[in-house]
Amino acid sequence: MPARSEREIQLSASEDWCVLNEVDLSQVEQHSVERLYQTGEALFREGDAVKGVYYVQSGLVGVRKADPYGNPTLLKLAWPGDTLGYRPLLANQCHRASAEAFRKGVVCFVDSKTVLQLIEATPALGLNFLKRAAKELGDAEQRFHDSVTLDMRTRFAHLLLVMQQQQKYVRGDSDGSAELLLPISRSDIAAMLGVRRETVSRAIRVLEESGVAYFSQRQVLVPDPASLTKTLIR
Amino acid sequence: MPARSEREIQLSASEDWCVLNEVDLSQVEQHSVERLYQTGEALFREGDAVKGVYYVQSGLVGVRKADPYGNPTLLKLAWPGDTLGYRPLLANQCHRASAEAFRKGVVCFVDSKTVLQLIEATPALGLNFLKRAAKELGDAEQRFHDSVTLDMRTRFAHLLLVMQQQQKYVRGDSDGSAELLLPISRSDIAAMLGVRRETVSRAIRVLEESGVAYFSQRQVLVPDPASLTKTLIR
DNA sequence: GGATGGCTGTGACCTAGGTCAAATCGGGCA
DNA sequence: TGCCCGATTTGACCTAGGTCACAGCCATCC
Repeated sequence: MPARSEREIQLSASEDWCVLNEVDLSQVEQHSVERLYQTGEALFREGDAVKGVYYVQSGLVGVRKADPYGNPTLLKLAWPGDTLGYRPLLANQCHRASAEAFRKGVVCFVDSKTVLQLIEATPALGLNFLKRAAKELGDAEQRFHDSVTLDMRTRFAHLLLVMQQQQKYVRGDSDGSAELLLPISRSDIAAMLGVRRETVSRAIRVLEESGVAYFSQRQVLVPDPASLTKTLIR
Repeated sequence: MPARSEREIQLSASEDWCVLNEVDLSQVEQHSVERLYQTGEALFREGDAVKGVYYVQSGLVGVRKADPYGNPTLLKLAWPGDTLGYRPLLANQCHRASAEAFRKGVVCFVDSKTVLQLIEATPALGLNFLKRAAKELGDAEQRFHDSVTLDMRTRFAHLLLVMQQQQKYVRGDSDGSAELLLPISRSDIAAMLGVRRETVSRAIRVLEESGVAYFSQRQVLVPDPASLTKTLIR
């Protein structure tokens, strides 16, 4: 039994790539490059031709879009285990967003040809991407609907809830209160909600005045998480 | 050589289903039901379990979402040749939007089991859906970005441009002007843009006052289509 | 320590678009 | 023809969030 590299082990643990067998995995191993990205470094930019996909091994990557006037939107965050860039590859388009390391981390690059061959050889991999795309499509449509239907305070509460549920930066306390560490800056929160920095600041003040959540730098204390949901409903 | 039904011919001409062979097509034929929908009739509703996919043969279908307070958004229009409902089927979710006939037309229903079997047997079909999902995902992200970045007038001009390019209701004149027939009501345009009916009316007035486009019921005359693009850029 | 520069919070003010209520228009129909 | 009804337009008014300008804050680097 051949030794499996760290990377192979990581890939086989991912939700998308886990369907690959030993042979396929070693093929990925051969045709992929891993690289350490520094905070702020770009993986790819909007408009670039698609050369392959990016598998996030560690760190945190943000996917942004900006209009010609520079207004940025943050479309999503990619955590370790997530794969980026498969969408434009399969849709045969250029990158329609930019990806940038939000903190130092290792990202593994697999070139297009290899990905397409793998999907050919192992349809289940394509099916996994299909399922993921289907799910993300639903989320994207929901986001559009929300951005148009809900006010920003509600969307903010929703975002906090999601970040809490990701359980990636959460600590529950015995008294039912929850503490979370936001992975991103105020500007980036604003970019996710599609509003301005200042509006986020004002929302934070309102949340604190009404006792729903307390912010200190990137730490958030939510005495009663259920009240977040209530903010949602109102 | 067996006679091919009208439906088989239609399916084999569709962008998604064209990869199916004769055998597969006759399997679809056996496991599908076609039905005439009257204007306003629902194909499925948000929250319904997914029973299968819908292939639009004729007419026009609108995909909507509404929040608990009744604010509707129109996510997209499905024209003949489009397939609806594959997203939640593949993501294994309930319907996250409702679909409704905007005008009388025939829709062919294929049950989930058959679709999944077909994808299993003909991975190319799955790949087609994957490509479509990938493309729609990109569009949805663009829409979110636009809804947050661009003002409604710009989005309206954009929508007119898209409807013109769909060439489904367009007539170009020798002098370079274009005439198009909007397939939907003002309320529905508003729902696509994520604004209120009244705001669309006001935008129409502005467009007419600035000579960019003239509206009469659902007919639109655009003397100089290039000026629409300019409206976009401003 | 002090200077520099990126974040963040605040206040004053403004505008796009929402809300509400009242016309107006067009078509179908008795 | 006159009436009714839904779709559309219009006007008056209001509010969420954008804009601009400036002031803390914190970390880093001399």
